[in-house]
Amino acid sequence: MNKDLILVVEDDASVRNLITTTLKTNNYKYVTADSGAGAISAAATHNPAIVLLDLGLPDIDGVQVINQIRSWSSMPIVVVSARGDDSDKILALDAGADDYITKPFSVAELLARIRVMQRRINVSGQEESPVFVNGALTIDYAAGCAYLDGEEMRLTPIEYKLLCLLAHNVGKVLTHTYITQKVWGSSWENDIASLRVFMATLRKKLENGSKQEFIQTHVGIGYRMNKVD
Amino acid sequence: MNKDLILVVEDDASVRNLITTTLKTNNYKYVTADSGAGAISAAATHNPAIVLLDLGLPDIDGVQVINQIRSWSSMPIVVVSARGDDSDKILALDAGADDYITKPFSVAELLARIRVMQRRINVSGQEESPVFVNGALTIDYAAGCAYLDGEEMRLTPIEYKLLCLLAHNVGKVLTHTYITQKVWGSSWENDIASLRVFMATLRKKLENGSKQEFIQTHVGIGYRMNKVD
DNA sequence: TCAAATCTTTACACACTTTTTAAGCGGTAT
DNA sequence: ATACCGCTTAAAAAGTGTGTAAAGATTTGA
Repeated sequence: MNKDLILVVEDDASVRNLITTTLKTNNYKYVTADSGAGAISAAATHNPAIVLLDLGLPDIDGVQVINQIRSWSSMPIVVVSARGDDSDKILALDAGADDYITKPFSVAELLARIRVMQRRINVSGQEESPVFVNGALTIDYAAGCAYLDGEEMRLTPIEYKLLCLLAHNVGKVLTHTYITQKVWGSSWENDIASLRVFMATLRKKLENGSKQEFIQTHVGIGYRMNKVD
Repeated sequence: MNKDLILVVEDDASVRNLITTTLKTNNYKYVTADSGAGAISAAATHNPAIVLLDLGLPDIDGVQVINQIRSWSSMPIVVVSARGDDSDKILALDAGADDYITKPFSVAELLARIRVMQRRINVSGQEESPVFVNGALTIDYAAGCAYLDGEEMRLTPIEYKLLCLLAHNVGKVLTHTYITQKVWGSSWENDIASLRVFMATLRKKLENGSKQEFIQTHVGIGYRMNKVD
């Protein structure tokens, strides 16, 4: 799903312009469609976060567009229509639209209602905290800390960054310069001395008596975290 | 959560009657409240599926009611208000309302918008609790106060906000800027100094002799509330 | 209007983190 | 052997972020 992308479906060029310029000035990305068929294919290919849908399209009726999209997606659909009758609203809402604004509409209100939809996306789309496990080592990225045999490790910021970097690339050898670039941002030759020191302390903190070899040196190249157990 | 229960908040008896009879004839269960305070406690005790909220209440402003409820629940809130200004709508929607209908409204449309909310509930459907418990600490979001070992804590508004923010993210590290953004709205570098001071006072108020470490510092990153006991 | 409470700012000491430096170790090639 | 090179490790030095107290500013409530 394209988190910031909004699909604008509107056949009237002037209204479409109003909406798109509004979106642009508020830092939204958007794609447009000016027909029902175009709307459906755009929704499928671009997978937008939100659809702004005019009901009065030249080819298909807007309600059918809603039905089509709802057959495979629950993406938020906000109807923006000139039809203000109750029956139109109810038809669209019951077809699966999430909101209904009648023209002429306030730009500020449209933006507010878009924010409502965005909020909804963020709430529902929460994934559980990603956790990395390798032998006795566990990293809880959301909690921002690492555990060794269940005990929380006391790591300094750089140590933690380093550990995460290695963990993200288990089994791969990371060159000195790659590591320093990722951890320090800019890489200048001399940070390699520091890197060595940090590796030493990390190793010390990781050696849990269980003598698991988490970090392996590759002479002249860099370091690697082994997949253990 | 009471799947079919709707909380109707409205101080005008005639409007309230209109809504409740409409709900009754459409086989919804409902409870009513005629004040902001009543609305908040009813929301907490009955845990309704949907809230229909009038903004013009005798005691508290409706937007504050939204804020209160949102401090612990994401239950759908549909504002039903006589205030039709853009600014009112935007304020309410940004505070956390999910929809906004202006009086006089069409009964059929109200029902349709309720159905939209119901559809949403079936999709997401995760339970929330109006009280948070972590070791000796208890927060009653509906009442807006915190207890330590059963004793009510004397917290200033910002301290309370901070504590709620941490509680909502137990076990997760929150960055300085995230916290300042959530608590102060706009985040500018210098608020971090204030943040430190508040953290200090919060910690002092939380240290119950029982030396539970609720708040943990993550150097260079931010803070985290630990799950204790 | 004043007093009390709350919030912000400032300054400083201190603990912790990071970098630097240097000594020791173990390979490898000359 | 010996000289070299890169790696580890320890310890000192430099640098930073954090906690705390106290004073100043702002808001709240009588």
